[in-house]
Amino acid sequence: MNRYNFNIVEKKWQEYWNKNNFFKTKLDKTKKKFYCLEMFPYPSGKIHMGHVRNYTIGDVLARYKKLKGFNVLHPMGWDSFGMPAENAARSNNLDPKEWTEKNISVMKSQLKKLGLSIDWAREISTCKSDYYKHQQKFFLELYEKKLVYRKENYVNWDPLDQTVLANEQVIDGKGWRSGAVVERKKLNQWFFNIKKFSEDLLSGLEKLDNWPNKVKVMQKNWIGKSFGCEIDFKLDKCDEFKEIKIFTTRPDTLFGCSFLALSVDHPLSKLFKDDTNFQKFKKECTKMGTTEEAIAQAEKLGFNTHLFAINPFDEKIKVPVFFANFVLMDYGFGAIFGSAGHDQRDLDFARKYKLDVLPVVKPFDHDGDLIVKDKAYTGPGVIYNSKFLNGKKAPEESVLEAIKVIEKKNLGAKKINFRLKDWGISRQRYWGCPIPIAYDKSNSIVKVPDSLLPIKLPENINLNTKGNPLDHQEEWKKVEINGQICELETDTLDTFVDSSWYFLRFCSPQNETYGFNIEEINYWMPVDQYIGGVEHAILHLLYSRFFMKALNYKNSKFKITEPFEGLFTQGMVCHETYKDINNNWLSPDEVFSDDGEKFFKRTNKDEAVKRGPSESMSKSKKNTIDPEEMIENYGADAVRLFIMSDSPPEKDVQWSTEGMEGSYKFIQKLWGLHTNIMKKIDLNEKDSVNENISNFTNSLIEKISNNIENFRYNVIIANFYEMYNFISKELNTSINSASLVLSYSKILVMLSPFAPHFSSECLSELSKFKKIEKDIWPVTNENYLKNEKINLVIQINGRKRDVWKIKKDTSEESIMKMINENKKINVYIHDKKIIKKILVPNKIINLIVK
RNA sequence: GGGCGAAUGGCGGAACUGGUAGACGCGCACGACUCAAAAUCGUGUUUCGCAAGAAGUGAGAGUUCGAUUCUCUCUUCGCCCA
Repeated sequence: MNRYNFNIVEKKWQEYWNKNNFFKTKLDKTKKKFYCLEMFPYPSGKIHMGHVRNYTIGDVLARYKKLKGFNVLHPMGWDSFGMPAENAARSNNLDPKEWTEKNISVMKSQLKKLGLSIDWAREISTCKSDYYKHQQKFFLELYEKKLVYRKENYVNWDPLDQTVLANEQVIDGKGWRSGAVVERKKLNQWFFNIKKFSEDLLSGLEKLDNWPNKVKVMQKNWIGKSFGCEIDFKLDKCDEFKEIKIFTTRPDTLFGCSFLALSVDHPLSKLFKDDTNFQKFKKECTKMGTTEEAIAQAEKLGFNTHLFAINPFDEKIKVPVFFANFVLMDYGFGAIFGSAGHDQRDLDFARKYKLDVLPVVKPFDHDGDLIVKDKAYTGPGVIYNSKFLNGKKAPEESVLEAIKVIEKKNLGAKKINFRLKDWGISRQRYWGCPIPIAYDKSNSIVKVPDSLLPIKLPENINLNTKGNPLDHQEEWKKVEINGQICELETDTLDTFVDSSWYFLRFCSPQNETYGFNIEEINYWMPVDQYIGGVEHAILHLLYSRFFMKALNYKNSKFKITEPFEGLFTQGMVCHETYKDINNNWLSPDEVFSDDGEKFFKRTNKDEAVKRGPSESMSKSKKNTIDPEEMIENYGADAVRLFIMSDSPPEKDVQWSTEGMEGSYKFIQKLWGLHTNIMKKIDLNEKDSVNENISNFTNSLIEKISNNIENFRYNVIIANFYEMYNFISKELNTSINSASLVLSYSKILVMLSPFAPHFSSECLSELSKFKKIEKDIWPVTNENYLKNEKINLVIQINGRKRDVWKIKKDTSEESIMKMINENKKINVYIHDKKIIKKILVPNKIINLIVK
């Protein structure tokens, strides 16, 4: 037997697909469409195993849907703006554009080696002006719709690098690069008004049946709808400010109010603008990060205004008003009331500033007063100490009752609050999409007119400047608009904006005048199956959903409200980690083992290596496996097969050399099987049906078709192993050629989404003998299912006593007759009475005897 | 602290709406081929037991003729939010 040469075969078919534009897609209204999209990669250098897994999962589905007769859109592009390019360019004195383009060309050739069914004619790259010019138009469109605005906002400021940091770039309160203590600084920033769509974004989730529940839950929590009440507190003896509006979800604890806490940015702070102590306090607050986590962990600090607010439920109760570091201006109204007995944070604050604490909720079974020391009672219970609310069940009854009273007394109103904040899109970076806005001499905002679009990034500039390099481009910044010399905005857009609409661009990637062609997106959108990592569960997916709603807003032509009909989140690729005696990470190929137990360094065979747990592959831990190397050693089909075989796609998969070799061997075995089948075919033989092989193939079609729709790809690989074992044995019996060719061709078609090169080669050889259907997914033939034999389990008192292979749909009578005549079973029943009989047709019979 | 999810042989994992637990693969053992090894092929492989048989899906209960699957309590781990 000759060995299967994947090098020749894979190259041959990749060239064939390429030459014949095999995966080129066109709008065709006579066909049902299927839009299969995997999250597009950031061109960081080379592809990694995570990409291989992501794109193989998508490719299997795309190829399967194509065989099912769908018009499949399966495109690929590059999320090519972003910091790594700028950082790499800075440290190596390169141009981000060149760096990016080089990476794209390397990664593209690597993806092609995987044999993906991608329509490369639709390739897009977000850093090219023919992409981002449309984004600039969208920006202006949203500006017109008043969904974009500019305001002063706090940012994480790295004082050393003179730059803004994203929350995830702040590690332990320090800048990830400089290590400098991060400050909060006020800067003018651009925002998308995503908050406006809070309710839509939340309710839209309910219709997304083909999304994983956990992603929907995460988005729901992120949007954070809370039901509560706004309440006006009158200020005592204060002429400048009559009242303070607060938001609370627990108005029922109002009788237990200990204090009011205000954000340092609350309008009331104007009264203290000349108070040096207050300014000092405010400055302290700005040293804190802006994340909720940072605020939660920081020590709770307050500044006493020495003003008092009057409790709306009881005018005799007056509570002190504080500024506090844990209240932010963008939650509610930047003011809360402290319910010290029933909120741990409020209690800590009250204890620190020696304020009164009055518990108003106690557990149902608690006698007498509840003593609150250092632990607030946050559970459910019954209201007391609260006059007209006494005895109400908290929170379900009491909250509604409290709101009722508040509304009746005109003290405030029911209010829905959202945790979701507006999306800050300004980045003080060079390598991003320029914002198409300029400022005139009076510093007013001027839209860049269409004729000046796109605002292209300047090229070959000095990146080694403090802060944003674009700030130093005096020539570039100057533009003339309406006869006035203006200065361009130097902030660029967050790269999440780039990825919020790229799936629209794929539908009409060459459309000149606008970001998309309406006819094309009406046909292709929404994305039927979106596939990517769960790490994008919140931001990218939420922003994309927002962007569709924003384009849809005040635009009757744009019908899409949800971009992704189905979502699948795949697990990560993991590998063991290794460290040498000095605790330096070692890569898998620096390590060897003879027994799989003890590991040693390759360069020094006496040096023992410490094995660490299996973790997701990352460059920092050096536990990566290079996909290109694997493709070179084992072939793309074997790599695809392995990455699909060991774990369900939604779970993490453990990379193993043995497993990889196993898949390689399997391809070789399949080639051996193929060779044997080809030898067995005798075209002079008369056609007839071989029941064994036809029944098997038929149930295999049934199994694989079901498993593929449910992403149970690992089970399908097992189904193919079973197929190999079965057919190999069958080949030793006399077998009819026609029957064999028919079944085998169907099997190859089903294998083709997983191992496309191998299957194409075998199918093409097979078709030299006989005409076969090689472009259509096989369907089950009901006739074969009818006369199938089934396994009937015989149970006595719920215990399995035997298994019989019998004809499908055998009647109860005949089964009972067989049982009575069977010696083995009779032992258990001959002297007993059958008191109950349970028959599950074609599965089990259970006799209860006494 | 809250929310979501998971736990099955030596390992990765199968088991459709409650109906044969351990498919399939890896590993391991033995055998064949070989001077030998690798590769390949064959047989076996949950545990206890020679066997008949019994026990068994993180622990404990419950519902049921029957539970990996449903309900409750607990333990451990993972993810997200804080």
